[in-house]
Amino acid sequence: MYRSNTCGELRIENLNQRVTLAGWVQKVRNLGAMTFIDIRDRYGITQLVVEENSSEEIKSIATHLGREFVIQVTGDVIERASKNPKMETGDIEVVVKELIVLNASITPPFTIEENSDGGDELRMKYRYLDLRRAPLKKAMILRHKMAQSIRTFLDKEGFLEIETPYLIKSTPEGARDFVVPSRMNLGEFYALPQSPQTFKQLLMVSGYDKYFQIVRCFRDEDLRADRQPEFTQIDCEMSFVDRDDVISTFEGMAKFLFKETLDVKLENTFPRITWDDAMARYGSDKPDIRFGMELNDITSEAKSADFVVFNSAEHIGAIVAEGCASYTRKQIDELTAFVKRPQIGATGLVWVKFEENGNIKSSIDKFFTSDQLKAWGDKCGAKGGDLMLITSGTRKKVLSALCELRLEMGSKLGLRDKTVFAPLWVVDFPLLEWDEDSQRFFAMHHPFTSPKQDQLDLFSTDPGAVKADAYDFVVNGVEVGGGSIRIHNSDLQNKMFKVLGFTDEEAKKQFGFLMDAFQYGAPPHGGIAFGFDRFCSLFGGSDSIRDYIAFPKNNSGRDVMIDSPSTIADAQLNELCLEVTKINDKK
RNA sequence: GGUGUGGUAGUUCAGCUUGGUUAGAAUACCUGCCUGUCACGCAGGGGGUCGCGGGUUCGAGUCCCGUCCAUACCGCCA
Repeated sequence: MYRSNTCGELRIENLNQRVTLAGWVQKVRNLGAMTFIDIRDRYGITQLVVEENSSEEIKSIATHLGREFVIQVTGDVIERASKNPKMETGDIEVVVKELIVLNASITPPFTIEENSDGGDELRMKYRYLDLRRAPLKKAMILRHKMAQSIRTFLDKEGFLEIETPYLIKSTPEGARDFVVPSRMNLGEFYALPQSPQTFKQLLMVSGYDKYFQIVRCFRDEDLRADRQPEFTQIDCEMSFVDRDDVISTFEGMAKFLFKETLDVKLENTFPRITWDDAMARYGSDKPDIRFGMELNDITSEAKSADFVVFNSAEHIGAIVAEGCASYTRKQIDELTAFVKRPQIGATGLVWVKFEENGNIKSSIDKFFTSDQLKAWGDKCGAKGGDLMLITSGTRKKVLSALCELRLEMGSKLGLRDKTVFAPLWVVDFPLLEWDEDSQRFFAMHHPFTSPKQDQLDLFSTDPGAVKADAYDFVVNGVEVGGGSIRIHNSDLQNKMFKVLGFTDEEAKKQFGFLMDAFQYGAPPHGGIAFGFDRFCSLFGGSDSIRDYIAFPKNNSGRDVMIDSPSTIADAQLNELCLEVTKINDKK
């Protein structure tokens, strides 16, 4: 028996028990005659004490322990002379009677404590050491609990977890595929799934009317703090459902998750807003509605006067920051610089201060009267003490700049509390997006998304104007999930492929299996997929999903711990009849 | 593909604006002392290819050019 107890469980109730613990040495504090040792495992930290009357052997071992040595210790639980209220086990300590070094450790490259002294890069290289730290441990436990809750809920709702293949077929639509050469079919390649989309639809054809899977997906695109090349989806699909059925089922799941893992009760029905409204009111299809400060359109009001910047603009928008009329020149200059960053690309920022005493000051005093400015302020709901920020340009630019500015102001004003959760559904997305470069439509969601039922006629005449029966689940400005009602009619699906510019041959080659299946009685169906990693980071209060993945990749898609990707042996290449060329050209 | 930021002891950083003695601090590590520590304390010690390459200069960690790596964002991510 290596241990009788874990390092996190002993309390005052265990007084006088003889226990055996095993774990890692976190810290040794040698005070001369006596030595304290902090021993750590997954469950916590317990203090060991080697007293003056201990054997010379134990004293010698104790004073020669290094950080991260694995030890086994047997001793008696006693009440501490000086307790430590900061530790869960701080009322007791274990008097060492036997001490064995199970394995030594070389000195780790960074401290393995609550707050490590190591940088991100180094901790990523030694991820197995970083994972010993409490914050990472907490993240792994949260992720586990969430996965358990999801399975509990969906099982209770009658969903079946069914696995789908990882070695599938490449398709040119959507993200770049990761590709795997086939030895038995030389010159041919599998692709790793970007999502199990077509398989879950086939499962609906097969009659498994409630399916889910917590499944790894792969996309060969550039990474971000919230984007990894391999990531995990909660992938779900249901038959004989309309949009509201899907939304209410998964609203239930979200509420269950919040309650079970965070003990957050969300009583009310989540708000639903249309994509059009989300864009107009927040400038974003994933609005953070923890706070107001909505966008206003003052184009018609502000365009009139003799101010060339405004009267030549397509769109003029404004937000009102409550109580910010006292902002200094310097603070406003910072905001201006913020929206003028190349990533946002606004040409400038106009400000109007509505002071408490009724005075109105503005950067455009010369061009507009106080009455005019007051009228804009009234339209936007500005009161005394508020600051109005205005920008102009194309509608798209104005909305995205004000969206970023709104979020920035929200953060500055402390309106984005990580412990407050504001979920909502964004519905009625456009079905298609026009791409200027290739002069064709792309599916905004994916090519299997159904147009809204009442717009099927419009789909034939003006496809660009059609809204999709698609929905996103958004929490605190993070797109956590998205889905749609699918096309289940092969005629409509063929029409869709045509609108997307597929020839019959291309459609058949890429999705023939799905089209074939649809001829054998495909039920009406729809579903949703959640980004599990994002869900976890949202719950954990972090902006980076890397903290919630045990072994993540870095910004360049590398695993710096195992040093992948890597070249492969010539023998492997030969077996696959592959030759690596053009690499120097590319580099 | 683009923009910003960073790369100096094991680690986290200062030094760079204004080039000039032996490149510092904290922490970690090693040695000694210490009976109530828990960020233990005290004394001492070892530890540097200043990312890499080139240039300017009498002289480069510091200035210039290139490059690599890391990171955040934009493009991209149906």
